[in-house]
Parts: sequence; structure tokens; C-alpha cells
Amino acid sequence: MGFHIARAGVPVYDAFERHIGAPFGLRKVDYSLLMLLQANQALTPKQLVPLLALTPPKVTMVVDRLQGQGWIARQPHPTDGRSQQVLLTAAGQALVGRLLPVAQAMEAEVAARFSAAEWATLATLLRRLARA
Amino acid sequence: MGFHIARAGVPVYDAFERHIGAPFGLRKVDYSLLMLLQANQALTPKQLVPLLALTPPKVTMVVDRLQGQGWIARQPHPTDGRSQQVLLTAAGQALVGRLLPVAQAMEAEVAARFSAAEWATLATLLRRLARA
DNA sequence: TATTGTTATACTCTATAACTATA
DNA sequence: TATAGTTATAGAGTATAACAATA
Repeated sequence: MGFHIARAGVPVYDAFERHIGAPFGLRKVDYSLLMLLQANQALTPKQLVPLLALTPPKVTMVVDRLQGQGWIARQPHPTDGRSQQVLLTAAGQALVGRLLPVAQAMEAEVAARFSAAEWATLATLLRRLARA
Repeated sequence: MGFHIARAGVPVYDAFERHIGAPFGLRKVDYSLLMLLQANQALTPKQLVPLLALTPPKVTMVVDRLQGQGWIARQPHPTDGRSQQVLLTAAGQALVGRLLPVAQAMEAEVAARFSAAEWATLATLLRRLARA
């Protein structure tokens, strides 16, 4: 199964690179972080560690990079001075707005040779596997 | 979908590391190469490039490592002096024989919370996606 | 002149441990 | 004393280009 997963990722990540990676200068992990912030308003680095399946130092690097590009910002946590909140800037929200239709087109391209039911089944089974 | 694939890989690769990676001192790509040679008798590095989704220099490195451990060997290609054939040694065949039941147990563990039909569906859909 | 495989080089990712500041 | 985040360092993976041998 690991072999199948690895090989299934190849065309999907290729499509990502063509539609989003190269045109927008974003890496997969950057895109994932932007979408997580879009869905959750604000997240701490500690919360991002399991969500992105990264180590704490890597989260620092990714947040640094996207902050340097102006898409996200760090804010002090309201109740815990050790912690932070990471959230989208106005520019980041605008970027996500431009990304969404592109992501939809990308998904449609990859899903082209599947029925809607098959595609939904695949997503469901992968989500269940991820919770194992 | 790329996000789902990446997250589904986490528990699968974790199971690999526990069952095969650490006990046998093998990386995922090593295991894939051994299984490919088991199924195909002999393959050239050029054939391995797309099968393992690696670049030619990386194939050289992986073959070097497994050859150094005595599991595989290089032979001159019978009809093309530029090429080679990579194949399992006797020790490599014995290793694959020990790996197969472990791999079966590993797969059973990961598949535990899926029905046989669901697991087969997932494998089929991932294979179709890999051919996109 | 093209192809197979290797070597060289640089860049990115990843993991661990050490450090700071706050609790 | 424990936790959140960062910095430092080293190891592994990955990609590109240059190279040697053969076709």
C-alpha cells in the first residue's frame, strides 16, 4: 500500500507544481498551511506540528518563509505569553481567494478519469487511513 | 487530494519503519527495489528510474547501497555494453523470502479497520491515479 | 551524434539537541 | 520544573549539469 500511495502522489504533485507551485511560487507545505489558516482563522505553531506532519523547527522555517512573503503574520497569544498565533494577512486572504479557483481546476484535471462517486470514495478511504 | 495522500502515508510509513525499516535496516526505496527485482528477475537502471520514480543519480546510489550490503548485484547487459542488469543475489532472494511474511503482517495491521473490499477498492483507485 | 550510467555540486528536507522565554 | 518556540548542526534526500563509455 505504501508503494501505491507513493506512486499515486506523483501525478498529483506534478499537477500541483504546474497549477500552483510554479505560477504562485508556493511549495506544497505552503499551500497546506494557507488552506489550514483559511479554515481555522488562527493556529499556533504547536497546533501546526501535527496538522502539517512537520517537526517544530520545520514549522518555524515555513512560517518564516510565508511571513517574509507577506502572506501570513505572527501575533502574540492572548492568554499564553510563550505561544503565538499564526494567521493570514489581508494579502494572504487575497492570495487564497485567487488560489481557490485554480485549485478547483487542478483537482478537476486530476480527477478527470474518475467518476464523482469514485473520487469521493478515494478521499474518504484516504482520510480513514490517515486516522489509523 | 494531495493533502489526503500525504497524510495517508504517515501511518503507512510508520508501520513500514516498525516492521521492516528498523528490523531489517532497509529504507522504503530499498524495499521497493527488492520487490521489483523479485517480480522481474532483472531490470536495468534505466528501467528502474520510472518504476521507482527516482532520478538516474539516485538509482545509482540506491543500487550501490544494496550491492554493498550484498542483496543485489550488477551484471553487464548481454546485448548492450552501455547498459547493466540489476538482479537479486542468493542472499537477496533469501532476504525477500524473510520479508514477505513480515510485509503481509504489516499490511494486515494497517488494513485492520478496513473491510477486504474497501482495501481492494483503495488499492485499485490509487493504481488508476498513478497511471494518470 | 545519441544513449547509459556515473560523478560532482548544490539545495532542500528532516531529525536531534541545545537554547530562550514564559508558565 | 515544564512548555512553546527558535536556533544550530548534521545527515539524508533530490535535482541539475557535466562526464565517460558505448551505440
